[in-house]
Amino acid sequence: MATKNQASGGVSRQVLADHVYEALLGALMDGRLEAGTPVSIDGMARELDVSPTPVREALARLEATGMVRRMALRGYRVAPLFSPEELADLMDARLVIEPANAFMACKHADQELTGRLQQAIEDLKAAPRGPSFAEFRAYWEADERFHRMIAESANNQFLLSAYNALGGQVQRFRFFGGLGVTDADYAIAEHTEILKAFEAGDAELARQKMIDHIEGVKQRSQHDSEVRN
Amino acid sequence: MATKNQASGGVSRQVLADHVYEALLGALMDGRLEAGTPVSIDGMARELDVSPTPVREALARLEATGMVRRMALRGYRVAPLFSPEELADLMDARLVIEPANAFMACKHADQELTGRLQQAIEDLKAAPRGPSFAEFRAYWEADERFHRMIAESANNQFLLSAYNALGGQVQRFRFFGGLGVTDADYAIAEHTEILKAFEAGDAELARQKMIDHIEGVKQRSQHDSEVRN
DNA sequence: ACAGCATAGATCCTATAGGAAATGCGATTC
DNA sequence: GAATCGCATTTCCTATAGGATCTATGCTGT
Repeated sequence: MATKNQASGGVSRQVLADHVYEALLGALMDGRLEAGTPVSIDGMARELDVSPTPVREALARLEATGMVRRMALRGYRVAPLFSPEELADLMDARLVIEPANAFMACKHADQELTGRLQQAIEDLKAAPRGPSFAEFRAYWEADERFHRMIAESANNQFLLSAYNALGGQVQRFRFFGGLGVTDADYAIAEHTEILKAFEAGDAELARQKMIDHIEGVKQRSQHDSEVRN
Repeated sequence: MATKNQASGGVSRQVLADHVYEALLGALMDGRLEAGTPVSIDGMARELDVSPTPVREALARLEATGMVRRMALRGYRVAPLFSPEELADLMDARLVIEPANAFMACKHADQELTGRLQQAIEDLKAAPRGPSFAEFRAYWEADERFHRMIAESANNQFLLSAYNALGGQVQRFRFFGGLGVTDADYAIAEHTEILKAFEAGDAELARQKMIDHIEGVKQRSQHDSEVRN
């Protein structure tokens, strides 16, 4: 408590539960917490040197993202890995939501958006492709940023909520797949196609290119799943 | 605490936070908590005669549904009413997700599902249409059940998550609209059309009829919004 | 009269303590 | 040898207390 929370640049400051949330999210992201691992409230509190109360609150929020699961009186644990079938289901769900996002985002795309999409693609190209989580993170961040920007630019808070409901799962699949970057070249090419549609202002084309992209991801992920087994 | 939690029929028992969650949800549903109302943690704890800790956890879960909003160090408040534009956005989002649900659910619909959909329509017909929340609730419950059954029958947990991300909002719009049942006849007819498509096993038709239904809801809700102002 | 400030109350946030339940381990019995 | 029972430890869950922050009211000064 002695540590003052200065530099609260914005109007909304942060409380401990927020920091715990970020810490847990980070641990889930870069693989320190593996699928199936129990997440003890008291244990995590000791580890982060806080009391159990903010940990409890952070976990309640995380549960909504699907990253952890809760059983009453038995605690939380990291959500299990996806089966190939579930992976296909996830991609099917993305095929429902993200092409619609692309269509609507393209309708009112400006130069700033296309510029930032371009930047995300450049970052994707520049990102290291090593198998370690730390390296992986930069790649994933650029990929996620590309899709999220489109979701946000659709200008529909409800579609964004739906995307968020999936977003966390997409991340988990990527990281816990443990495969590293296997489809960078394809992804870069497909992202570029989507960007071109945005620059042309062709919303219907943008929708189609997003479909193509996710179909591609789906097929490649299925292939990767087979390799893994 | 003296009250034993017997009758734990299932494997997962309930804890206090679950009860608080249900109580808050009920209060939000039937209008006891109006839009914009602050929800004090300590106050709610006193009212429900529990400690603030489970209230805090229940509110953290509720925040994910969009029913309440949180500002750090300033507490929770019931999410504000929708503007007509937001209402249109919500319907657009439903137009993205629910037709896809209908399509996929129809693909493996059995007699049990159609029977239960039929029952939901019957309940819709039988429900009172008074303006009071208590009366309204039965109507809403049957309507929500119809859509939820379809979402669940799509057999895709991720699409179901996406639907859930919207579901809470749909409820809020209905109840906080404060308009009572204004479109029962239309809704019953449109639901019946969807059911027919299910019985015929025509997935593409089911998708289209769901589109028609939500388009109808969208138009009627826009009209209602104008009436309200 | 109105703006600015100080104080009081309420509220949020975190830590701590203790009871209740679940898990793990060893001893006992068939 | 395998299954079951009992006990100890761990963990979850809830309550309580106190510090930090926010909001509102009243006061002062211009």
